[in-house]
Amino acid sequence: MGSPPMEKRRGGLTLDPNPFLAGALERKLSLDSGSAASSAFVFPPSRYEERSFVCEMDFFSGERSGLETPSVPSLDLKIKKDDLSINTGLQLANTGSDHSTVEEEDDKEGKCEVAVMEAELRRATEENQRLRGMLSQVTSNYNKLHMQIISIMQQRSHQIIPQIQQGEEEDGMPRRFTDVGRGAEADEPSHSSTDGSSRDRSPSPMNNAEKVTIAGDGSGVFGEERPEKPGKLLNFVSKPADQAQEATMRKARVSVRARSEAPMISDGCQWRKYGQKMAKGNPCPRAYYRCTMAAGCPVRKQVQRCAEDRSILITTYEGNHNHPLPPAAIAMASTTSAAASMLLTGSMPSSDALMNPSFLARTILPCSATMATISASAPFPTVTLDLTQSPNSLQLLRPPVPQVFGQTMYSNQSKFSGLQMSAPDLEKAGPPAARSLADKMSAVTAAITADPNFTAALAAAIKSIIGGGPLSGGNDSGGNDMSPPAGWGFPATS
DNA sequence: CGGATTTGACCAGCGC
DNA sequence: GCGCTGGTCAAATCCG
Repeated sequence: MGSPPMEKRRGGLTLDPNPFLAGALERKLSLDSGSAASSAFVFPPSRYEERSFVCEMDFFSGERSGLETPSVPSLDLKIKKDDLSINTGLQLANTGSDHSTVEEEDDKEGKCEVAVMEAELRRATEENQRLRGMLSQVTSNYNKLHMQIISIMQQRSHQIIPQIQQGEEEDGMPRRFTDVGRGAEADEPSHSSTDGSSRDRSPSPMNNAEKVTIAGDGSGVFGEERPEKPGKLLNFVSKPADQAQEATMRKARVSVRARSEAPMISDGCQWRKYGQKMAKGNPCPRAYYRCTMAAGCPVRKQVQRCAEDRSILITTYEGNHNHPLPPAAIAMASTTSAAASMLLTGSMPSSDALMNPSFLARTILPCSATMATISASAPFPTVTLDLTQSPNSLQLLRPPVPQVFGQTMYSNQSKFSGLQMSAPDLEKAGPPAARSLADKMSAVTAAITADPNFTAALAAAIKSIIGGGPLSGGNDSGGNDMSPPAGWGFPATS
């Protein structure tokens, strides 16, 4: 009477006896009748600190109601982060039944539970170790790449000046990005010196955009208003170089593919539509927006649905904000700005970055080897972030994307063709490190899938590595003060 | 009424 | 030179 059959208590759990735990439990699970017993097991400080979870096992489930005297309703197993202990609270009702029977059954039950706990802990330990290793690797890779970026940008700042000043055209070699810069420079006189029939575009934000100042050391002027005289902030970059950088920055683009039924993804900024065109090869019109958070902000974006999958919204950003951004907008601005910076870096002749798209992709989004691609083709160098590809990857970037599902990449990217590579290509072509990183990220996402409870913490950790905050969707992020990590080096970014 | 959107026109770049 | 295309402008219109 009183005690249910053991098989019900075990609940079909597999056992994996552990002498340490089992012995401890046998020792501690000596129950006093009519009282609640609580046992604590202190584990050696180790990897359990990463996790804190509660495992509740109800051995009676639906049958509990049929019992007159539920002797062991539940076992509450807790692994705490702080004291690294496991507490088992075994609640016993005063049933008046034979205590020794209860003890025996509870001993057996305890062994079962210990085994289950031990198996779970072992799994959690392995998972934790794996994830920590991945995180450290990602962090390490990020730091290495970041140092490379800084070095390259500094080198470029020194090298591009004499090239531009000498008019570096004698070699005839195509320099995609510097050509873009020169092209934009060439546009300048055409705007001002065209015949009277041409419109006076002087008040156009375009011209303002071309005055964006880039700090000479590559560090951003984040949050600062653009000075009236471009170049005031420059230490050693001459005006021509500055203009070339400006033009390139303005032309560099970041394309974000995301599934959304909304006409436009929310990125925290205010936009005003200034045009709409039917683009060739796509029945869906392309809308043109410009940032209206500050007068003269050069940032523009194009929004267009994918021709082959209209649930995919393709948003292409161009330029850097010249005004402070709300927290909700910082993440997206940081991403686009970082992409522009990387493409600017790629403008350096013989740049490894230009020749190695995976380098750029991993630099911009260190964990996104399967998400980011680079197109250095004319007319504009473009980074494409595909947020439709991997639901797991998207957990890291979920805020701006209401819904995401697995999707084949780049179904309609003819406009941004060129060096663009699909994720598999990227992994094939990249050095072993690239493949390794991709593998690690796959493992990370798999681990996240395996343990949804761990998603938030890991996502936050990786997000902090990626770019200092969620790619927030403005209205749905709830506000996040995270700033881009120091040293991102966003040129002229607000 | 002021701001946002729509929409036709204009312009520049590019390829043939 | 011409046509095509992408990008932008600005007047007209819409909307809160």
